[in-house]
This record gives sequence, C-alpha cells and structure tokens, in this order.
Amino acid sequence: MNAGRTARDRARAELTQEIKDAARRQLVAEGAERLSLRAVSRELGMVSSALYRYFPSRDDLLTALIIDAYDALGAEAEKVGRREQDPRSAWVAVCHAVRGWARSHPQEYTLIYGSPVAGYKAPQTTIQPASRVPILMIGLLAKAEEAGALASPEGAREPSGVLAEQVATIAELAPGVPAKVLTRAVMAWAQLFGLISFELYGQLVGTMDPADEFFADAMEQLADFVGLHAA
Amino acid sequence: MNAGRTARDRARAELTQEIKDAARRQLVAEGAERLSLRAVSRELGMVSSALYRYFPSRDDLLTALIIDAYDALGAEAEKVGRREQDPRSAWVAVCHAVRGWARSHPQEYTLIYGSPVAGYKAPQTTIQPASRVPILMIGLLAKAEEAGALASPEGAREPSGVLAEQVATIAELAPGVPAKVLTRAVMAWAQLFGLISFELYGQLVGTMDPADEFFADAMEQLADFVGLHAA
DNA sequence: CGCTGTCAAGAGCAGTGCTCTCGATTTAGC
DNA sequence: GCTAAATCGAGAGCACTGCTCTTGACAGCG
Repeated sequence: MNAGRTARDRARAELTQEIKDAARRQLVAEGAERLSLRAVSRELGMVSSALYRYFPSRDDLLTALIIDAYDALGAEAEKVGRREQDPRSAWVAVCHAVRGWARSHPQEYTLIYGSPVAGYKAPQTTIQPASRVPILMIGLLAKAEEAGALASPEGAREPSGVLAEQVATIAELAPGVPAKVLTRAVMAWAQLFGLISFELYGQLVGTMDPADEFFADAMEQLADFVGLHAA
Repeated sequence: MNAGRTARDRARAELTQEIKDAARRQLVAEGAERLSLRAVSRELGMVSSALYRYFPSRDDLLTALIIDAYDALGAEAEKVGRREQDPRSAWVAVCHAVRGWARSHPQEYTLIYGSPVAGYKAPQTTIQPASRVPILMIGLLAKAEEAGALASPEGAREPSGVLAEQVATIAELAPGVPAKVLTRAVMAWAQLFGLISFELYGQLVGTMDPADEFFADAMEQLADFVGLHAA
C-alpha cells in the first residue's frame, strides 16, 4: 500500500490528491468553468505557481476530475447493476442510477456529458473510463440474449452499409445480440442522456418537471424498445 | 421601417446590431465562454466600457445571442416543415433540419442546448423562442391525428398521477392526440437532442461516428415510435 | 441659448492562467 | 558521507478578463 518509496514521493501523491479534492469542491460549488487554480491554491494555503508542479495546466487538472467522475459514475452503475438478477431489471436500475448520480452530482455530470469546456480537448485517457457504463449496458443485452429474454425489434430495418460496419464493432462486445438491437441500444443510450440533460438544464420546466414519473415511464418504454422482456 | 426617430436612435440601433454581430463572430470562433466584451469592443474600435451602454452585462449580451439562436433554429425548422405535405415526412425532415443546423452552427447550438454557461440564469424572455421547435413538432402530431394517420402506441401504459396532469398541459397544444403519444413525443424530443449532442461532443467517436446513416435510421424508428405511419 | 440626457473614453479594481527566477531542501550517485 | 542533481514553494510579473466610476464632449429639445 506504500504509494511511493521516498518521503517526497508520498508527499507528492498526498498533495496531488488534496489538490484534486479542493478542485472538486470548487467544481461542485461553482461549476467547471469557474474552477480557478488560484482559488484552489488559496484554499490549500500555497502559492498559485506551486500548483503547476502537480498539474501542468488547468486543463490537466480538469482531465483528472473528468476521469474521476467517469469512474465514480461507472462504479455506481456497476454496483446497482450487480444487485439485479434479471437483465431487464438491471438495465432499468442502471438507467435510474445514472439519473440519480447526475442529479446528485450535477457539476460532475456536466463535466463529462455536458458541452465541452471551451478550448478543452479530451485526451485519449478519458475514453476507457467513459466506456464503463455503455459496456455495462451492452453486456446486459448480451446476458438477456443468452437467457433467451431478448426480443428482436419489429419494424426496424436491418442495418446496411456504413452503419452495418459500425454496428459490427459494437457487436464484438455483445456476441449474438442482433444488429437491430444494437442500433436501438445506442439510441437508448442517447435517449437516457438526452432526458437527463433536459431535466438538469431546465428544458423540461413547464412541462415534465418534476420528471420522476415521466422518467420512470420513459425507462420502461425504453427497455421495451431495446427488446428486453418484462419479467 | 424607420427604426428610430432621431439620428441618435438610429445610431444606437445600428450599433447594437453591430455589437451582436461581432459577438456572434466571436462566439462562432471561440465558443460562448471565451466570448469577451473587451475583444468585441476592440473589433468595433471602441473602448470596452462603452459596450455597457448597450448591454448592461456580458450575460445580457449572451441572452440576446441565445434568443437569436433559438429564432434562427426555429425559422429553419419551420421552413423545412412547411415544405413537406405528409406529417411523417415533415417530422423526419424537421429532425434532420435540426441536426443540420446544429452541425453547421455548433457554438450556437451549444449556447442554447448545451450545459448552461456558469452563473448564467436564463431570463423568461428565452422560453418563447425556445418553444418554437417543440410546438412545431407537436403540431405535426396533431395534424397527423386529424388526418387519421397517427397510430396509438402499443404496450405503453396510460399516464396517471402527476404524469397525466403534465401531459394534459401539453395536450392543450395538440387536441385529440392521445396521452401515450405525447409522452413519447417528449421522449423523441429528448432523443433527438441526445443524439445531436452525442455526435457534436464526440461521445459517438469510435462507434457511430460518422453518424449520418445511424441518425437517419434512428429518425425513421423514432417516427415509428411516436406513431407516425410510413407514407 | 441653455439645460438635460447620452455618449465614448480612460483609469482603476479585483480577478484569471501561466511563466520565470530564486533560494531552500531533498534525493541519488559516487 | 559528500556532492551534484532533481525537486520544491515562493514571489514577481505578463497579458488578459468583467465591471465600475469619473470626466469631458456632444446632440436634442424647450
């Protein structure tokens, strides 16, 4: 469990964590674009230039927070998903868990699923933690398929051309799941985040807000849509 | 067409428009949060403090741009919608128009449908232009219903409780359209913007990107989903 | 003509990200 | 154990930002 060999290494690791924690507090309180290195350094009682020994730029600090946020959401979703036996229940529970996490961590949600921070270019290191939840949900479809509890959607066209190739890359994660289900899964994925973003950013005010019942209804319909049988 | 009576009034109206135009250029080039009053004033050859005679704050300038963006998208969608006879074709065409506008005006799209700018609170004046597109799409459903071309979705539960009340407020815009269709319409609305945001913000990279075929397929399925018959 | 309201300009405040230099301290190699 | 190298926090400074306040000039109206 010894993080580093020398005292300096340990101190560095600890301080790095403290910086991230202070930055996260600021993020939660003020939002991503108001996250200020100088304010973080003030909170830690150090001078602003010292921060640059730990994070080369503000964007790098943001990247660290982004990865942490993806991992936190991924861990939460996986935990909830494991609790359910039946794939459909797990799918619906994961959807509700994602919404719950987004509502209790709106700034972190915005950081990863909102519009990108100006001038910020996400590095490759974020895509692995970013794919935890989608992989989890695709996995649930595969599990349902194995159990024979996945219906192939009616009326949907069989993907062809470029779309068929794209679906094929996803299909590697879920052998046996029909292509028509996979395109619907991506639709469902976007639907989930569209609804959450609308709710969080006030686009539903005046109509479906508060959205608890509407969201629950939508998630049931979405589970039907991707072919998950009701238990 | 005379904007103001005195020369001063006319100059003021012109300058206000010039400020908005310069600000929009900056928005397109740099993004909303990098929009700088000082840079706008530099471009116009005036001093920064003079801008405050026209827009009391940066947020007020943003509000003006937001309203313009909503109106531009709304006008575009309405134009495309009018070109189509059949409600389903119009619905699908409007969806594609929204995506097209978003792709050609990503910063303006982000301004109105992305995560809110930090500390910015949208004033009431934005909600009327914001509702042009949803009202248009609900109207298409009502038109289809009148023509007897709207199928009531199977498998969907009839809304009850709070949800039923919420749907009732929407139903005033679309008399005759079944409640089950209206909840699906809101889902479709969120689906559309979820997909566009995913595409714009790189969440589809590695899977469905480029998204043209996928988007087209999704929109057809979505039209089915809300009960619009294929022509 | 003179008053009043409007205007652009400029200085200034408090804040930002980031760079560079400067001693002090710790680590690592011999 | 001693020295050279790496690392560290501190501080000054640059080029920005939104915004406020004051000042002096000008236009419009009675």
